[in-house]
Amino acid sequence: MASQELYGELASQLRAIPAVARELSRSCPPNCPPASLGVLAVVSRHGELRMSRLAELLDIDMSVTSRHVAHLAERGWIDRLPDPHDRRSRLLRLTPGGMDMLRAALDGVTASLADHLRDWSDQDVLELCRLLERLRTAFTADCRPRTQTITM
Amino acid sequence: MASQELYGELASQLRAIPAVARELSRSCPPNCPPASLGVLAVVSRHGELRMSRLAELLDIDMSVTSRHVAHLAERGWIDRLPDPHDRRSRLLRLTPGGMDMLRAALDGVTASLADHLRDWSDQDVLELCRLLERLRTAFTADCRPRTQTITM
DNA sequence: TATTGTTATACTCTATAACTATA
DNA sequence: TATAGTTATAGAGTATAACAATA
Repeated sequence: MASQELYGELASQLRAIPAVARELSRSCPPNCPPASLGVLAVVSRHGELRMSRLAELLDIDMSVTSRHVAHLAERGWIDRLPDPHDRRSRLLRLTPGGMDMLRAALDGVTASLADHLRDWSDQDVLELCRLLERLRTAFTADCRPRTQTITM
Repeated sequence: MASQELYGELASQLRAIPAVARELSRSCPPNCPPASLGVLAVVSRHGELRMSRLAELLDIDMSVTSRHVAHLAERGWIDRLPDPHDRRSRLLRLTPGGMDMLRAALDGVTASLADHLRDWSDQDVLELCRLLERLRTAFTADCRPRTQTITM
C-alpha cells in the first residue's frame, strides 16, 4: 500500500482531469456534446448492443444512457432496433450518419491531443492509457457491492 | 505524434475517469462535496492565497470558485481575510475546523484508494501521478492566451 | 478605465424514483 | 414477480454576463 501522501496526490490529479476533458471537448462538433460522443464511441467499438449493456460499459445509470441515446436517435445517428429475443429490449446500432459524426469528432479530438501532447512519445501515451485502464478496472470490475464505508 | 487510434483510446479512458471520481467521492463526508474538498486541499497546500489565484489553480471560473468558498466559509472551514495590499481582494486561509475536515476526508479517500488499488505498487501509483501531472500541465500551462501565473 | 470578487441565470451531466410493457 | 427501458424530478458542477467596490 502506498503512503497517504501519495494517495492524496493521486486524488488531486484525478480531480483535475475534468478540466482537461473540458478543454478537449472544445474540439467536438457543437451539436454533439461530449457525453453523446462517448455513446457513439462505445456503440461503434462494441457493435450492436442493448441499453443495459451500454449503460454498464459507460458506467452511468440506464436512465441517463436512455436520454443520451434518445438525443442521438433524434438526430439520426443511432438506430434502436427491436430485439427479436426480448420485446422489452432494444438493440442499438450506429447509422452511417452516426459513423460520419463519430469520425469527424474523433478527428477534432485527435488534432487537439496531437497539439497539446506534441512532445509526448507514443510510449508515454500508451503508458498513460494502460494505467488509466487499470484504474478504471480497479474501480468497476472490483468490489462492486456498492455500499462502501463512509469513513469520517 | 501518436496514432489516431491511440489518441482515441486515451480520450476514451479520460472519459471514464469521472466515474472513478464518483466512486471515490462516496468516501467523502456527506456534508463536504468533492468540489469543496478540492478547494480545501488546494488552500491547505498553497497556504494563504487570493480568490483569483485559487480559481487558476483549480482551473475553474472564479464565479464558481467564489460559490465553493462561500459554502466553505458558511461552515467555518475557511476564513476570508481582508488583503492589506488591495481592498478589493480577499485572502483565504483554512481554519482549524477546515483542517480537521480535510484530514478526515483525506482519510476516507485514502482508505478507498488503498482498498481499490491494493495490488498496485507504489511505483505504479507514482507513475500514474506523474503522467496525470504532465497531462494537466500540457493542457493548462500550454498554449494559454491569458494564464500568466503571477505568483504571490 | 480596469480589475477583484459576487450574484443571477442557464447549461451539462448525473442519480433516484415512479412508471410502462414485456418476461 | 421481476426486468428493460423511459420519463419526471432533483442535485452537483460549470460558464457567461451583469454588477459593486476598489484600483
